[in-house]
Amino acid sequence: MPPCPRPRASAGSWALAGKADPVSADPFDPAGWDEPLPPDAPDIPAPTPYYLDGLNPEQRAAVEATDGPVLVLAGAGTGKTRVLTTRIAHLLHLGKAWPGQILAVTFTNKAAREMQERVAALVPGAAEGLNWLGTFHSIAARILRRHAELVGLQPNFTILDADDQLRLMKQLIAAEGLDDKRFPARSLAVLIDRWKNRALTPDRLGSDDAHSFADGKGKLLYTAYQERLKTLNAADFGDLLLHVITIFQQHPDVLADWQRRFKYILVDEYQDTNVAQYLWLRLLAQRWRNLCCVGDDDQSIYGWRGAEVGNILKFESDFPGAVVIRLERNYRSTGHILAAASGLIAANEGRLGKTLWTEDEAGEKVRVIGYWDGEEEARSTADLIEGMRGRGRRLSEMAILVRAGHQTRAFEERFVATGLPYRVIGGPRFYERQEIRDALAYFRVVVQPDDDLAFERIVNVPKRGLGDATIQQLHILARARGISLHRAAEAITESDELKPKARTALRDLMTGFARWRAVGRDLPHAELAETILDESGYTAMWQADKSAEAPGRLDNLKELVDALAGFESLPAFLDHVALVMEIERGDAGQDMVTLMTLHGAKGLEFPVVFLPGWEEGLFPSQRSLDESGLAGLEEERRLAYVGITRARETAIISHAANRRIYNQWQSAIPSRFIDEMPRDHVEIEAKPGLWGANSGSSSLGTSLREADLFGDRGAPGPGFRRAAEVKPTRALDLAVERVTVTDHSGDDFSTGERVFHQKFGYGRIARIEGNKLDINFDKAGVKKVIASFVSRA
DNA sequence: TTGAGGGTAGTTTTT
DNA sequence: CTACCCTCAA
Repeated sequence: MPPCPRPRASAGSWALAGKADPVSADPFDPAGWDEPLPPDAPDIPAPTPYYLDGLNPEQRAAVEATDGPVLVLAGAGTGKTRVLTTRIAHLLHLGKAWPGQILAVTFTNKAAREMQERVAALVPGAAEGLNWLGTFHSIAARILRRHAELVGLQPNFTILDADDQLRLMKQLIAAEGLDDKRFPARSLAVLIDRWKNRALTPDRLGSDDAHSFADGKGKLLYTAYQERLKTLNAADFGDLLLHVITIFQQHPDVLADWQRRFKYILVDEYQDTNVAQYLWLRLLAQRWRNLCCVGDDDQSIYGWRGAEVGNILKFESDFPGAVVIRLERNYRSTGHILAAASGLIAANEGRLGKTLWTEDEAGEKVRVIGYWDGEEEARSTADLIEGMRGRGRRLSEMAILVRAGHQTRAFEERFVATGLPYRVIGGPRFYERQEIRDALAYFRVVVQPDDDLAFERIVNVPKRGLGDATIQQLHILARARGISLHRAAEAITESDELKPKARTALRDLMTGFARWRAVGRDLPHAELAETILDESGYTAMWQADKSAEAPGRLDNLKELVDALAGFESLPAFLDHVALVMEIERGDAGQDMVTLMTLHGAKGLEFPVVFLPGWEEGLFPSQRSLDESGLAGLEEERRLAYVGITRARETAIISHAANRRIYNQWQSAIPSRFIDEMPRDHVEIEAKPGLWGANSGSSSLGTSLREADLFGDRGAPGPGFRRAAEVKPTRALDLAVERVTVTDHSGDDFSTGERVFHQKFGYGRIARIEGNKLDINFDKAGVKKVIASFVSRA
């Protein structure tokens, strides 16, 4: 029996082997596998361990409730990560488990890294042994590599990226003779992904699901897709979890081993788990039932990609006897910000319910500013930023959080014009870039010649005159003989089935691959990578490219080779890339304003947060409302909640009355979320002449919304440039703010003028009658509308 | 086989 | 209005 592990004393023995390389080495660590369990330790001496100091009572309870199912409902900014990491430290300190017996799962690599670092800081020496701290996918991949043969894969299976998947599905749709306009591969990918999120293998599809897509071909295509993956010795992201579930369900002995190993399980962001992840966890947790899930139902914003808020809502019934602990003391935001956010989220139904509070001062109220248009919003926001900068704020303390990525453009334009340093987070990630994918495909073919998808990707990149016709021939031969494209290519160059030109080109490529493979045995892999890119003509292709992006792409390729040097081997690197789609980049040190989406901001905080674009249709997004109704609205509201709670001291919400979308001017009313914030914590900044001035009034909000919808019926609803005599607002008592705007009568227009109407689109004025216009719409025919509902086209 | 032009859609994103 | 994807013609 080993002694109870204690922090410093036995630190060395905690570390099992270092992180195993999942590709080239056995991901299992035999040393830790059959290790005798340390005794449960009721006899640990009582003094408060140092790491518990400074926890509040709830946090401490969450840390100390080590055994049995625990749900920690951690509101925004309540110290969730601290609880998780301290809990790990506590488990180790009490000798309840060895590091290798703790399974800690997160969604993102970033979260995993942070947890690892913080545990390391808390308990020096222990973190290296935490071999099972990682993302759902990376951990599932490691388990799957161990048992791959049980689902018909080899342990060295490739993990497909979204590109590969799409290409594969395109082929399948074409093979079925389906019209890819009506049934795009993208839709199929979404559908299959959704099934996998719900842990539905093709045989488990309900009849509804099976008949979906292309006249009931859903199930057929799904089955075919899975078959293809098996032939390719590949798994997509969904498979990583799903295959493990299948293995666990079909092989109780395998499951039992893993259950025995993971004595304590911790889950971060539990509200984001999907059905597959839930099943996976439940299977693993069954034996010891020591499952601790941390999450916040109010921050569930990934429903659209399969997350089931239901998982967190029904935790108590899923795990009877579960302890539920609420972390409600917020350490991040000032009082007004917290109250505004809390009031807003209270409009949601079906919450577990938390009441955040803070001992911090009330601070500034949440500001709401209405603008005339998006341009003014950008200009004025830039001015506000400059103002704060002048008062000593650093730019890195400020963030602009938008609903949709394209909203950053207006701000970027303004910032470029005024020379304000900014950084946009998000957008295409490093490993998603075309040139990186291409380069990786070359490496993949060198490492695994049978990787057909990689082969297909680069066989004609750069252009070698190997087009569709040649590839088709390869496919036919490969299928006939049951061999890979690579082997088929080797064979076909021996024959005279190809035209001489194609044959020579293909043979050159194939000898290249053979050579790189041979050279790779003694060349350091970074040099090998460079050789491949040079000799294949790939680098030359971009050097010859005169487009503006080409130099950047060459830089990226250099960066790729640099990154690669840090890895043990090419295969190890490829596996890392598949699971970790990011690359460390160091622009963090500079003082810049951050621009990103609300989704991207989850988990972050900034002293100053700008929340632009709070308009109906944009936020909440019309699309969410159309697609998911009330559930969609509530998720949007949670997103708004996430946005406000990112702010520590200052939150500035804004909305614009007019916005150019696809180069068409559209007017919109302030977001209902503005009305929903409790008035005592919000400060509306009115600009005369703008109905934005009236936001906060639910009565006005409603009438505007109706007017917007029924603008054609001549109801006396205010349009965006119409006179509006506004009643005192219910929510905000803004009676002072009564606005009178110039009446927009017909005389502003003349007959024959091109105009635009929100509902009927473009048209030409046929007749003017006071403030009513007869308009001949391009699509809707002749209508009589009120002048205030049209604008010049 | 390749480039140019037409048709079409157009949130959020991790792994 | 783009940007992208696919089809068509050279």
